[in-house]
Amino acid sequence: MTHPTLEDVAARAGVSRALVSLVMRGSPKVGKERREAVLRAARELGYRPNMMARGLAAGRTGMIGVLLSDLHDPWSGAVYDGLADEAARRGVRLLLATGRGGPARERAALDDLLDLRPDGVVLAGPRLAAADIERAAAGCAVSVVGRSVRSDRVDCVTGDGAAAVERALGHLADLGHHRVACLDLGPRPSPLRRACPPGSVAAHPDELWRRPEPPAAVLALGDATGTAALTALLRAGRRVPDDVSLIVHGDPPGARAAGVTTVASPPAEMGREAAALLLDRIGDGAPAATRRVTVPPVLDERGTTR
Amino acid sequence: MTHPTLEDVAARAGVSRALVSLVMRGSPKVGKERREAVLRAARELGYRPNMMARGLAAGRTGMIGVLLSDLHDPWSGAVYDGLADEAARRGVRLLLATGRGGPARERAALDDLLDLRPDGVVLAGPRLAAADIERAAAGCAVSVVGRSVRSDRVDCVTGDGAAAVERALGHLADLGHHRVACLDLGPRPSPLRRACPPGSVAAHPDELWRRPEPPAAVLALGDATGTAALTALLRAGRRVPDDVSLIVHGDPPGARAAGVTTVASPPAEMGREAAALLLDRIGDGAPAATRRVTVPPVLDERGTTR
DNA sequence: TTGAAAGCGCTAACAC
DNA sequence: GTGTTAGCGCTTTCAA
Repeated sequence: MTHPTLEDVAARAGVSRALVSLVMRGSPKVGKERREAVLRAARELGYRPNMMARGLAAGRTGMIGVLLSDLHDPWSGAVYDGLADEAARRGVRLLLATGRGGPARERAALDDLLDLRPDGVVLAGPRLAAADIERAAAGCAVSVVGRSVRSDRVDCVTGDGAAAVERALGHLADLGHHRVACLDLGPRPSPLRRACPPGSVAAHPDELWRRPEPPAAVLALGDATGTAALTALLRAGRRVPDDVSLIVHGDPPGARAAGVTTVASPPAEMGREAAALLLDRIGDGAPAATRRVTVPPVLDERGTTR
Repeated sequence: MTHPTLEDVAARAGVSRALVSLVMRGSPKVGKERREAVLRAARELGYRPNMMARGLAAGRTGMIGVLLSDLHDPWSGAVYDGLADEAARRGVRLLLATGRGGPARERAALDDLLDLRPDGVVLAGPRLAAADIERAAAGCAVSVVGRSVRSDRVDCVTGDGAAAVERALGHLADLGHHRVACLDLGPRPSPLRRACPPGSVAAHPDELWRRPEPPAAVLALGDATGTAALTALLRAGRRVPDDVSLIVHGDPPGARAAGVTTVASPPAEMGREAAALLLDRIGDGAPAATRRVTVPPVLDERGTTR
């Protein structure tokens, strides 16, 4: 029920603790003989270094914290994928935490995360107050994904919603569709509305049919709106894409499987970028200037546009 | 850029470190005067205890690890919600990790998690080898959700797929539907197939229409199958539920919003239960006998059945 | 009640 | 190359 320690390994291999420590961290200045003896002893004992002890002693933990504002949001999940890729590539571990609701809970989650003293944190789509982000940045490196934070100590990686809308409308125009409606079914108005042509936005599927000229194409602003839009169109007896084309901004679950055309800044890319920025900043002792990266949108043409 | 320590607080409050430690852990045996002085100093300094140091010294971390086999699976997310609720209620922190693919990566994630020395771990839908689970159980308390593990040292919380299928078919029978098809579109055959009436299972939506008597109701086995089934039915021009009723086993994203009738053992409930089992076992010094809990299915009647 | 002292498991100088 | 020595920030006896 208890874990073997460095000392157990040292005893078994007949060497000093420090030597074992060196071997465990892959130091080159250990004789081949002894190195192998140590590794064998460690293996036989099932030894695994205690990260807490290591972190305490080293002053760095080799871990970066990740705060996902909402675990259930596929966007967060995709950001996490990107982060995990980059982290694995660079040999650092991830410490995951989630917001679970309002800013208050998210703040609590962030505090809990910081109590573990990660070398840095990535905030994915945080709903935190700017002051909380700033406070975190005072303690360790911080980079933010999916929200632009005005601060001279945090890196930011953002998408480009306006460009995505433009890209979608351009694509639809290329297909010959000029009567485009933008659907926004969320509880709160999407910020993307501002990028849509004036008068094109509808807040309920029924509005679409009430128009003098029903739209030839629909741009759904967001995942939830996207799925709702598709079923609403089908239920209303419109064939997709024969009667009406559909592009969804975002990447709703099953979009690939259902063959839905989507447009968005790829979240995994954003996550990768955020991890890279953070690790660069942690790596160099030099406190490099903060950077801001914008990830351009990508249009995935699938079966709902023609 | 550096965090204040217990010692800083002690110095500022003019007391010893040990006293501060007692106050931080809410010990009752500290005078009111000094307690307040300590708390004030801590607040002014923005002090937060270092969990690594605390864990090292105390031998317990007050954290339980959670391994989600797949972050993107809504089921995992719901299990996590239940876990988080129960953990918050009992004042323990969660350490989240994810599988990201095959058993190998999941095993690596588990090892990384264990390196942080949590007091226990919950494995949600693990695809790990039984031996890996057993190995983990040798080091700390383990409870498993969504998979039955034969072991005398891990607790298990499972759903009941057969009961769910039975419940769904019963409900459809009550509605007068006896020609029921079970749809299973997954890459691998669902284990639920065995609970379905012989000959009722179809592996492709088109099979449904080729039958001599098209089904009056469809039971979709799983989230992905569920969403696919709904769009397939609508695309085929069937009205739901007028022409055909639909029940989905699971809880696909947007099922509530889209008004889809579902049946499943509620994952949040399973998570809560798993956390409770684990914390009970950690709490008592007494190594209680392992327990197995089965969570009964719940049918959520919404708009796709009639 | 309060304080002093001894670690928890490990790393990082520093000498040998 | 290898062993020795101090801590990292905290909890926990044990005295006072």
